[in-house]
Amino acid sequence: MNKANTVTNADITAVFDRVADLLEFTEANPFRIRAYRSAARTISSMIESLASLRENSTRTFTDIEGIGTDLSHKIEVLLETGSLPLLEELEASVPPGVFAIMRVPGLGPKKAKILFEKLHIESLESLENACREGRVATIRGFGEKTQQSILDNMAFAKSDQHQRLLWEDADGIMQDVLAYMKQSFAARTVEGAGSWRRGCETVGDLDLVVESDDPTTVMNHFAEWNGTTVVLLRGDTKMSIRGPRETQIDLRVVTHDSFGCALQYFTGSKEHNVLLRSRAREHNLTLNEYGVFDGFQASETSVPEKMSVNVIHAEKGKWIAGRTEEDVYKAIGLPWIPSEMREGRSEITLAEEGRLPRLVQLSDVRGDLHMHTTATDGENTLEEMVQAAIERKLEYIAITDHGQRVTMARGLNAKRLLNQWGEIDRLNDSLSKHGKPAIVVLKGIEVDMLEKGGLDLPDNVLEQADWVVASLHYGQSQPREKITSRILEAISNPHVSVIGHPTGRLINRRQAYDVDMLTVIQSAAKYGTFLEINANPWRLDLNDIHAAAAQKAGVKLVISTDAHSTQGLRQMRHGILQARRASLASQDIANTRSLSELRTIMKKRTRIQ
DNA sequence: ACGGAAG
DNA sequence: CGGCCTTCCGT
Ligand SMILES: Nc1nc2c(ncn2[C@H]2C[C@H](O)[C@@H](COP(=O)(O)OP(=O)(O)OP(=O)(O)O)O2)c(=O)[nH]1
Ligand SMILES: [Mg+2]
Ligand SMILES: [Mg+2]
Repeated sequence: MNKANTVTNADITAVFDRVADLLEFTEANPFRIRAYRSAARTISSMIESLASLRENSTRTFTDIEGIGTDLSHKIEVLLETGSLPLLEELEASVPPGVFAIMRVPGLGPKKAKILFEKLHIESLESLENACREGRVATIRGFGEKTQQSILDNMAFAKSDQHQRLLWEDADGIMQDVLAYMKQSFAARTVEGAGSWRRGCETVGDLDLVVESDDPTTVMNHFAEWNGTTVVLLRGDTKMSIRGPRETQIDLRVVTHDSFGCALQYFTGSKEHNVLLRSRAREHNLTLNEYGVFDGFQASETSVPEKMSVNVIHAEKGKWIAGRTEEDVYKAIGLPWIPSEMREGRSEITLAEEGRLPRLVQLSDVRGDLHMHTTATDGENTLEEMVQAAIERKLEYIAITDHGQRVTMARGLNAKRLLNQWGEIDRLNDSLSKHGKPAIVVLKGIEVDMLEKGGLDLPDNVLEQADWVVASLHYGQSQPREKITSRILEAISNPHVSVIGHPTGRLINRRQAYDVDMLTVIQSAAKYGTFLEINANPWRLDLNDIHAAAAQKAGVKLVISTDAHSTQGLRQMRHGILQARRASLASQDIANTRSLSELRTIMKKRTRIQ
């Protein structure tokens, strides 16, 4: 990020988020911090780059929600110079080690600052020493217990177990803990919530809600789970443990009448909750995890013991709703909002206007259009993949092994590819020998968009394909213009059906390559090229933001597993979650069509047989 | 009772 | 010019 024209939205987002982190430490008023956080959030959800917006535009940065003259000016500076004086000053004044210190559970910005000012602690090591020597306990606001808890949490703070889990891994743990909690006789209903329920790409911790009249028994049961390593905290209504893979699991126990509200609350997101609660307030209602109440409640009813719904119900008659999520949203004048959409972006407005889409679901999927076999880097043969697809009740699949550029996978040259297509022809023939075939197998290929432009197989081969996925595996660190033009070239190729995993990112492992997604989407719309939502839990691109933008531009999405084994076909559900987070309906997805319908919406010059 | 951290 | 409402812990 040193040249002006290389400053991306992601860079600006990172700078603003970093400024917010630093401000948190240096005192700073919460509103200012919030302003930076919210600006970062907004910018990260825009697909048009601020750089190009500045060039073209009648619009200015101040038109962007949450950005006023000050932040607008800072964006200008960032775009011009690639750096921000404020950031440099803050970095200079905040010791780098404090962020490690704030990762110790129980230590936030205030306490970290005190430790720094009173004991000059700016690293985990010096913090550990100070605790050992008993110096921490002498500070006002700290004591023996705090000191001991810091020591207890030292190993965790030092470890690198802070990474968020892939949704798939979180789901494994979630299924275990849900099944276990359901065994408790005191638990009437058990549901997973939080980012897991919203289908986020990654999950920081697991959250669950239990309906019960007997929280003590439920919490004892939770403590006795064999996945529980430590009980982190435990009160009357909530409890947290550390579970498998050092993952924190938060449990909230509520009564029957509060269950809907509690599930809504614990599902979040935080931003969605804040908007929903503000909206309740505008209607002269109060929303919390116990119910929807008439009037403003918070201040007067903060006697904790009285927070049971029964009491409020009886003595005030103010309780309006809370048993189911649907009741809760209805009480606030809204239809129920699917959990995947609850990110505090535009879902509340959509709901208000009755414009919520009917989201795509797994059972809508009729075909899978990206997968590999043993011909390249797959683990199963063509026949095995087809058999597995039949068992999954798919109506059609495309076999899309790698083209020859991917030497590591023994990518196919024209000869081997035509050979495979011959096999597919024979397979289709034998499948349709006794009438309507159980499945149709499309002759496909995953071609590579080469470093120098062009594809790794010639048009006279591709024109014989039923389905062509074009992906970019090499030269991923080229500059934005290069990458973008390679992709644009493929989009305009009449034989290319879809762009595979269009950003190349691997979650928690590898950044997306730098690409002008707005232009890619506009071009895909123009040429009728589809864009993929890759269902591999490491990829999941296009992501929710990009996929939503593509849909708005009129691009059809294809959700594909990119399976490298028969088991890989099961990953479709992850792609569906991502599509739902993008607010997509079945009609936005090409592979929810029957094969004949799919043919009618494909771009003209790709022949499909 | 309060501040801080957290959900 | 300032977004919501709550629980738990330690002092
Ligand atoms: N009203 C309100 N609800 C909150 C707040 N913070 C968290 N929540 C709710 C919404 C969250 O989705 C839910 C669970 O909190 P988590 O910290 O576990 O966040 P979440 O699961 O969304 O993301 P994660 O992947 O765990 O980081 O609690 C808050 O400040 N106000
Ligand atoms: Mg969570
Ligand atoms: Mg949580």
